[in-house]
This record gives sequence, structure tokens and C-alpha cells, in this order.
Amino acid sequence: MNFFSQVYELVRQIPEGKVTTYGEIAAALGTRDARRVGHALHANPDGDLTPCHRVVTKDGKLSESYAFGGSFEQYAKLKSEGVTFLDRTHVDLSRHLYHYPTE
DNA sequence: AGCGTGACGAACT
DNA sequence: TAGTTCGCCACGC
Repeated sequence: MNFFSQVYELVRQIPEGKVTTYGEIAAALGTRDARRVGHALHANPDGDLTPCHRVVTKDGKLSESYAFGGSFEQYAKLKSEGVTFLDRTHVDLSRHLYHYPTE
């Protein structure tokens, strides 16, 4: 089990209508290196297997370099799942942030 | 092999 | 409050 796989596992645990942040994932794996989390998602082409559109930055901002058609795809997918937005590129984290259980 | 960069973000100054 | 440094490492050059 490598870091990438763990990232994918956590992302798959995000329920519909929820989002999480790079920092949450990194912290859940015991590190502060959010860059690897982002890199893992971008390196993963399995858009159906791993809902990377549910992962945003700490500010709730959608990633600017999203691989599947830009942040608009994230916006469309998330909105269809019931996620609300502060503006076209910012998720309402106060309503939809998924916090990983601490163990 | 080293160096710079990067879907990031917290801590520090 | 804003700017800088540090964490940590895959990847391209």
C-alpha cells in the first residue's frame, strides 16, 4: 500500500454532497505534505473510480488545473450532487466539508 | 546523479 | 496582515 493508494481510498470514502481538502487527506495520512495528495489525484486518470472533483483546496477553492475540462467540470459534478457554492470556484465548506475520523 | 517545479498548506517572521 | 520558509517527494529536464 503506497501513499497514492491511500489517497484514493480516502477520496472514495467521501459521500455524495460532501467535499474534503488536500490538508484533511494529508493529515489523515499523518503528514503535512498536501502536494503529494494533489499530485496523486492528478496522476490518477480514473475519474469514475476516484471522485477527485470532491477534493478542493483549504479555502474551498476548486483546483485550477483540474484534468477533466477545468474547474467547471468540478462545479457541474458537485452541484449535481447537491453541493452549494459561494461563487463559481468556491465550495461552501461550512456546509459540505467532510472531516475524516481521527484514530 | 542533481536541480527546479508542483491539484498544497501550516508554521514562522 | 502579508511575505517567507518548511514539510515532503514524484516527475521532467
